[in-house]
Amino acid sequence: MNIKDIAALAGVSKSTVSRVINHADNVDEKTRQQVLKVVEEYDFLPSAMARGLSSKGNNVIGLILPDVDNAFFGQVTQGINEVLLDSQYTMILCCTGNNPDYELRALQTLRQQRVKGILATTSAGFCNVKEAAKIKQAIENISVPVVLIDRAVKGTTWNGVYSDNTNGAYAATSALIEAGFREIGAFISDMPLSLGQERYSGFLQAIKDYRLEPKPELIHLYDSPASSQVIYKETCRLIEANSLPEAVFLGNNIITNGFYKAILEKGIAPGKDIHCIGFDYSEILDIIHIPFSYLERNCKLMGQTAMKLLLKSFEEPSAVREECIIPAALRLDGSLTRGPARS
Amino acid sequence: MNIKDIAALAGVSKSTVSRVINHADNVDEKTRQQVLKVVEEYDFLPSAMARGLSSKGNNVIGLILPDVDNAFFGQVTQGINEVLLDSQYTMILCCTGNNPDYELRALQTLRQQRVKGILATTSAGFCNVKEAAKIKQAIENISVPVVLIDRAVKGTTWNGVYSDNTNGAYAATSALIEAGFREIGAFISDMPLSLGQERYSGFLQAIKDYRLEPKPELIHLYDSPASSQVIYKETCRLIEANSLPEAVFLGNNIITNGFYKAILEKGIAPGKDIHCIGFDYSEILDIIHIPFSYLERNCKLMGQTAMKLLLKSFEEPSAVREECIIPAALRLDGSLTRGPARS
DNA sequence: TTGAAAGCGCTAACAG
DNA sequence: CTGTTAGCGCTTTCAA
Repeated sequence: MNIKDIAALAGVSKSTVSRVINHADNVDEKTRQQVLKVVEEYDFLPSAMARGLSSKGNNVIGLILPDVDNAFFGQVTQGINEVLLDSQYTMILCCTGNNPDYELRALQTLRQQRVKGILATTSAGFCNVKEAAKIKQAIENISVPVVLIDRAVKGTTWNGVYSDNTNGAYAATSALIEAGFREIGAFISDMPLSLGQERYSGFLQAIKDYRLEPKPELIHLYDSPASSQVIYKETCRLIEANSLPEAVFLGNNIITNGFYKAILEKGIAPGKDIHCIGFDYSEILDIIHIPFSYLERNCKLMGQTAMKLLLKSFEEPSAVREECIIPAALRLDGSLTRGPARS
Repeated sequence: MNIKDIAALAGVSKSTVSRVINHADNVDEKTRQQVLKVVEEYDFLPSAMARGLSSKGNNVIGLILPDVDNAFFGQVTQGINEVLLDSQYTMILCCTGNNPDYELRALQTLRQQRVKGILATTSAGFCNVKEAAKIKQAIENISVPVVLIDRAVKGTTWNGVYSDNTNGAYAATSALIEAGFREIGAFISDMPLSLGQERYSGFLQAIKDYRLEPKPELIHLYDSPASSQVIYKETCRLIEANSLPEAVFLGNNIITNGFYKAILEKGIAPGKDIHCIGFDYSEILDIIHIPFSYLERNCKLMGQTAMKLLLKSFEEPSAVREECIIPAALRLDGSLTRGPARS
């Protein structure tokens, strides 16, 4: 069933059918009804491929993510989808596992599909210069609007939606200091990325502003995206070496999970033996009612914002780069509210 | 940059370029190199739309899911993606939120895109007969191979990947009985679906086989997909009414989370005051080291299997329907290993 | 081994 | 308001 068949059945030309299915207004109401009747009777849906070929562009956007099996990206995707549902667009999802080769392939796929725009959390920041350049080039080659999510990429002019990493980390660290702690530790991952650098610098800045000395032995930085396993093991090691700080800033939800798993297993009481503030809420801590303070950022909102930004850049070409910073609000648990903790 | 440009640049015809990029063997090696050089120089990638139009089919599959913001579906998607990476296919993701209207729209989209196959966890089972028929019809109309995931749809002949719900629930319930409990409760959701019915009937069968009487007041059935919130509130109510059973079967991970949130909040000790076995592992309970037994099913494997089944049905038309049942293995926590607990 | 030509299903001027 | 005519960028006979 194609437009030609419908045209024949309705006794009109292909153009007229095309006009009807595209809601053109220059069609006689009677003809329109005639065509519509046939269209509905045969449940005709024009081929997106043919349409795209002849009219340029196929209303598909590409979403590139490390994985979807992570609360953060799951929620981001959910947000994107909400906006997508109100639009005419469809999404192609590509999960890269932070593997540059997979990402390059995904990018090829998106170019081949002639997507209208790209939403991406790229692994470029983790690669060596050469590979990163390849990825950037591959994105550039698609020649469509791009909105980065969560991870900025240096030396590019793409739009992006990020979190307020610096202020978030600063507020969290300040809160720990205000609560009276002096030996503040930290676990921060993704150090090659701006988000890692920013969280780290927010942390350090707070320490400095309160005239404390950072304790290098309490600060754990990771070059890759952290895994709960790694953090768990490292924390166990620290506990055994008795070198856990009094208070600690946990760089993200994955770190939080690994860290809590270790301390709970070893019988260390959070909110008493140790005080933590993490970046991102962890569902777990809600369920078990264990003291935990965290920086709340609306992940779904990040997805929505990114998608809206993309839609906007479809409408108005806009020469300026847009960056949205999603705030990270401090949610203090009872055990930490001794002092004023806003920054 | 299109095939015509490349042809001109390489001094050959479009057909020859087409042959080269499609790895046809009837091309002179010298010509092939000539063409390849230009293709690489200009980084030419043929348009999937044009290709699809002229050769039928565009190597895209559709994935329909309630949402991706749920550990189960996140892992399923991850599994699908793994297989996808080894294939030539790309996926369009549609999240429906179990809303039949959104699902119908998603199905339209997939038909418009002329996808080659469909992977779906449909909400048809939750709709009234009329809507369900519409959805089934819409899927049927796409006329491509379909593999259902987790939720079977009655009266259809589509392939599917499901869990061993009946045996899982049976094993879980038996284990509780073998451990010495007589008053076994249950929380089971999705009752309109086979998966709900099966979990319920496995539960009941175990009760009967052990010559116990089911206690209706301890059995909580839900018609919709459960939300943690609902289960949490209901559990709180039960605790206040002092009508919690000694042991309980929790129908899925969402239920588990809601249930545990309530009992932990109220100071009821799992593994002591109450014994639970849940369908699906909950990351949470791993982290907090709280007694919990569960039925482990490999969600990622479900995704992989579904995708493989789809690929297979592309290759061999196969007149027979294939259904894969992913096992649910009992993982008993220490507090429940008093008796032999296999079934 | 190669090229010419037709056509995939649609849109978009351009006439009428 | 409607139909005719050209493509969109590719694949695929069919000849040569």
